Amino acid sequence: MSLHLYDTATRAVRLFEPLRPGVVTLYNCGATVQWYPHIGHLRGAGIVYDVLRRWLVRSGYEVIHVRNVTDIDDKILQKAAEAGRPWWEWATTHERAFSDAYDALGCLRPSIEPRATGHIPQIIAIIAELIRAGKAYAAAGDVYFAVRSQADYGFLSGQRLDEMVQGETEAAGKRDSADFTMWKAAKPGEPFWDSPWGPGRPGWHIECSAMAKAYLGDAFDIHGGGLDLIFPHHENEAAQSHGIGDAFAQYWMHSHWVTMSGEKMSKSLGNVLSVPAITEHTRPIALRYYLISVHYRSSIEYSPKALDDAAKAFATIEGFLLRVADRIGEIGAGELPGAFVDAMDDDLGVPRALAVVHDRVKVGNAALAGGDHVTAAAEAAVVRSMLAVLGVDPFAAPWTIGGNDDSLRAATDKLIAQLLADRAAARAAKDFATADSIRKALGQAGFAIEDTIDGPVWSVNPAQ
RNA sequence: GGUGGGAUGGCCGAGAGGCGAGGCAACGGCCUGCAAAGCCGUGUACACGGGUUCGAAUCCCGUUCCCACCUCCA
Repeated sequence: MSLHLYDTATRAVRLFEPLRPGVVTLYNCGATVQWYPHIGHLRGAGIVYDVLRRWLVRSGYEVIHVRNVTDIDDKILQKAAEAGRPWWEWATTHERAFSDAYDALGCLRPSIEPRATGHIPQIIAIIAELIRAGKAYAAAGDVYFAVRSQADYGFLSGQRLDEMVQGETEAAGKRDSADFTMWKAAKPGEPFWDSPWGPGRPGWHIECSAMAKAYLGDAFDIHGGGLDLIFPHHENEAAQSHGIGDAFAQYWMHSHWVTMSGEKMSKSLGNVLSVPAITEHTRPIALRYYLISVHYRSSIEYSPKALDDAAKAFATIEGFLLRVADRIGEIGAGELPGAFVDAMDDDLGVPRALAVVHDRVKVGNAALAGGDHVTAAAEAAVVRSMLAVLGVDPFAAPWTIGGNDDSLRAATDKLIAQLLADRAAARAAKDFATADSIRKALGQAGFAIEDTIDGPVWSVNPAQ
């Protein structure tokens, strides 16, 4: 089987075929940088598409990955004003917080991270073209998209215009309550750009139409985002781009929520958890493992217990790899098992893929326990390659293992080797009290001692 | 009202007509001087009520409850 992806537009799992052989163009909606990110953002805008990208690359594609930054909108202006800070400073601060969090969770940086404010000319050009085509109109400095002029409106969300709950506020000059703003006239004191319709700023949906077109062209392969973006954001984006005759996205992917107490994590509900809040007690790599351990189209109900269970599960995998690295040597790259490939190809079946990882760890551990270094090393290589696809290879950036610099490590090695020699002598003399006291002392200092078929080995007690 | 998605063993979570995914926890065993780690074994779960079928957690009908979107939202 080759890659199949669930496509929101057709509500079916479809065989993935890129427009250009060998190249995948991927656009996923990034953040509106009005506040700090929570782990829901990191799953829905970051990790899900990072895993997709890694899998595409591993499958042999070149991937051009665009993730935008919405750096101007009502809330940014409002919050910056409340804080007494310039809007651009406010946006930059939070954009950086997002970047730091994506990095911390091992998300590869997108090929391009365009900002909305850097694409005003492209935005104006699309709006002008839509007006010429009779699909948009200006009124009092605003420009609206005329939703009923677009025949396929609703193809993505399934919403029918006549069935929708109508908005309460009616702006002057708006012809249909479902019409949406592409250009907003500047209010006094607000930042603005000049346009044929007067000074103003872009609406949210048009930004993505413009940026996707600018970097990926009139047609591209995959457009992603969180579930809540299906309507209105993606529906409107598509309406604009289709409105100027662009084919736009061929596959629409949407990731589900992180929930708490059954409810969507969101700032407005106040039930948010930031990355730093979690990494105080759980390593970032374990958090990433937790966030990928549920299929991207299912919600994750966050709980400290579930996170902890995931961290333990990951520690089992990692422990195997560390033992092999310690006792056998550097772990190479292995071939991906067929079951792993099939799981990933089936709409990114990460949970099933992880089951394959655990199976292989088990085989490797058994080999290691029996002193079969050849098998253990081979299994470790396979495991490591699978983890790399998922972005949780503990030996790869940005994760750090051990964390000691070389000179400290060498000194520690020497010291512990001496203590272990003393312990071995005590054990040989059946002086177990002394042997145990050495092990206990090392344990209190943070070093775990284990007697294996290859002799005693030490490791730093795994810190959470 | 419209549009979608859910309810799986003690817990987390896959699967989607027959062969008990995987993880965490628990219990038993092996290994060990004792440990640790690891390995082996132990659980007949699929919201409820009907139906189809040789066979249903998986399909059909009905019921209950939950969540999301239709307004900013990953």
